[in-house]
Amino acid sequence: MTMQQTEGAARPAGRPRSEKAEKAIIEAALDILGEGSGVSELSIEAIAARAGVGKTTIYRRWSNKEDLVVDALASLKPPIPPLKGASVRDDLVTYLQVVQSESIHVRTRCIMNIAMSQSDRHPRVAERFHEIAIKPRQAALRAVMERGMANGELRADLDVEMAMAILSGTMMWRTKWSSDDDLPPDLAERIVDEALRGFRPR
Amino acid sequence: MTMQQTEGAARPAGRPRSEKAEKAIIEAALDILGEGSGVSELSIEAIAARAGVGKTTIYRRWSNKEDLVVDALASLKPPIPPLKGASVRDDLVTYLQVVQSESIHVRTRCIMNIAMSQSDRHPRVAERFHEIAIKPRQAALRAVMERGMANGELRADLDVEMAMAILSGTMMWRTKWSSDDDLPPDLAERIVDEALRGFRPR
DNA sequence: TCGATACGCAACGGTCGCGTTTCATAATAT
DNA sequence: ATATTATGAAACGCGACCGTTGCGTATCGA
Repeated sequence: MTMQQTEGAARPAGRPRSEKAEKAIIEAALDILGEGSGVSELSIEAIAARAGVGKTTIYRRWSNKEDLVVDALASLKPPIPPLKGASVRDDLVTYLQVVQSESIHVRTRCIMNIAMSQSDRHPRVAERFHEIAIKPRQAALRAVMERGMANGELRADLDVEMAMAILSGTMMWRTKWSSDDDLPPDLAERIVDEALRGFRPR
Repeated sequence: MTMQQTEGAARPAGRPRSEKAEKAIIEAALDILGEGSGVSELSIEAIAARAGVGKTTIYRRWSNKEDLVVDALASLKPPIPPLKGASVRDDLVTYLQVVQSESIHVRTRCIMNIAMSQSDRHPRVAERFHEIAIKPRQAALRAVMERGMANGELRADLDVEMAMAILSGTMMWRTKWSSDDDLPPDLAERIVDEALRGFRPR
């Protein structure tokens, strides 16, 4: 067998699909979603136009919008902040600061909105988002908490699930219902300090 | 002047507008929103059809969709739970239980979603919702907290804004990301007890 | 070179909702 | 009675997208 085959699957004959087009499509989709469109308002034609691509090229890859959006969300790399500070408090502050700074970017904000509000109508999309964006962060957060419980910075009987919900939920609540600029500049620290008051031993 | 006039404004000649139709329209709009449609997916035709009403009847009263939705939201009466329990803890638990029970109803849930996610695209709608549904609740909650600070159940230097965000945000976070049935049955109590640990004096 | 496949583009017929108009009918004031 | 306004129904022309098809061109393997 003389055929050299770098990959396992046999390359099909003909012109290969353009990877560039694929990127452009996904980027365009995220871009439009980031402007506040819901999933159902997101039109294939708009994506094609913005990506500089024919509709055919889209339909050849995804049979429906949801699949496209799912893949688009999957392409988002979760920027996990490195959490190896001196103390639990430092790590938590760092974490919440990252969360807050992300919530200011319109694009992040809109995509977050989509995930939160369209979980009923587009469960697969919401599930994917949860997998991509929420879970890894929660895992990092959980690691911090458990480290704290191990070294005595936090109560040994702390309900970690609850503690994480307090931190994330409080930040979300405040960033949701306040305009970005009338939030206290030290919001993250204040949340952490207030929460830690109940998390510390005794 | 023989004209009897119950109201100040002179009743215009001709057939009066049907109050029943108006109610039906608003109810239909809320109904559709409660099924998960966003504001932009909400179509006048669908509202008219469900309300059993001609489109004319809608356009005669509202010149655009947003106005209609704003009025529809305004018609929602905020069911303020009476909070005059024996203790701050009791009141907070009652409050959060109400919040949770509401978050289970699909309709409430969807309308909440709309308010939260479409604040960029439909600011007037979001603002109205905040006025109708959030503010009164927050006021009731604030009253409880201040009562607690006055009688010593809570720290005198408690950051009330932060404390309220902790309670509401935590409940929202947990009800958002969990399916309704794998939440602990005593969720409200657990949130309150965890939070109060940091709210109590010393 | 040749067959196969992908590309961007334009056009297709079809659906949906828009906001407006027309119509016959109903409800009210004088 | 008559004038006036509202009502539900239907139809209008318009534009946005749908998902598909055909076109000429580009890019691959054989």
